[in-house]
Amino acid sequence: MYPQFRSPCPVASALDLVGDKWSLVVLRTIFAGRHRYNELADITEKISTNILADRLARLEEYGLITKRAYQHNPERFEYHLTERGADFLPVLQQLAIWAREHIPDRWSLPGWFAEGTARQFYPEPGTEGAALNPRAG
Amino acid sequence: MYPQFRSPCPVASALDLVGDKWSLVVLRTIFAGRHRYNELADITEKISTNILADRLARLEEYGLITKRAYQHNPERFEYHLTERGADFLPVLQQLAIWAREHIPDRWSLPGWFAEGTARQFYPEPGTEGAALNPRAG
DNA sequence: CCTATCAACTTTCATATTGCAAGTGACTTC
DNA sequence: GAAGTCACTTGCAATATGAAAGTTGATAGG
Repeated sequence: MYPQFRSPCPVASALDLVGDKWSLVVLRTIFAGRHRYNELADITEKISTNILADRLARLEEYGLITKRAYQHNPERFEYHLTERGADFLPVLQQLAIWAREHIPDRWSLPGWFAEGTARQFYPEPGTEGAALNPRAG
Repeated sequence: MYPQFRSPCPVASALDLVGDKWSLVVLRTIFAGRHRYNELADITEKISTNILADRLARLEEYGLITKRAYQHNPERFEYHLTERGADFLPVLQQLAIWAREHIPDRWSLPGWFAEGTARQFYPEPGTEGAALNPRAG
């Protein structure tokens, strides 16, 4: 499930999972309510599809997201955050706060992101968590 | 000073600066009180020296650290956090909290890291901020 | 039927980044 | 003056990333 870690340092280990150019951008996009492959591919940052497919597979392997079919014939999939993935929200929030403070002309942070909590993005197993989607209203 | 950004998204932009395998590990090491090249090279994660030199140059270019001589003949340098770099502490703290919760057998977080504030790691210009070094006691 | 389209990838190949090892130059110590 | 230390730099192989085109399974239209 996990790769070989460089060391037992928590910071280095987290980066062994998501410390590349695209993983956290993909995660951000899922937080933003985009769950299907084409929605994840069609972002302003222009990720190429081989990279997207690879990152989705890795994030799933590391337990940050789940892949589940939402229809059959043909099978189509949606990618959702696990609890483990939703718990990444504070990391993204702090990254965004840093960037807003120190890089000029960045987008402002939407309320659902700035004030959101991890729990809001992780539908409890067996419930209709999607009804509580904080990006909907 | 800054590279070309993929988009104005704060998360993506922050990753354009430090979204690689080593930048945040180098920053972590400086937070831990190691300021000289050989101290930064001699870490458990085994960074190679060309990568270290390149990351130090980039972190300096992006204004996260400063390089200053602490002696002449031969000239030797120390790398210190700027305010901008010290402000990365919450990002590292959240990354570490995530890793401690979700990856087994990681190092526990030292108090100076877990309870530290950015201000403690950025010596005010013209003062002896090093006297307040939170890792000293 | 035949062509077209869409979704979700996969493949190919060129370019960029990373990693290892060895080398360099200024100075210090034996 | 030979050897060692420090702070890099260079060369080159291995790995990762990026752009574009191809593939597969299905529905839709003429």
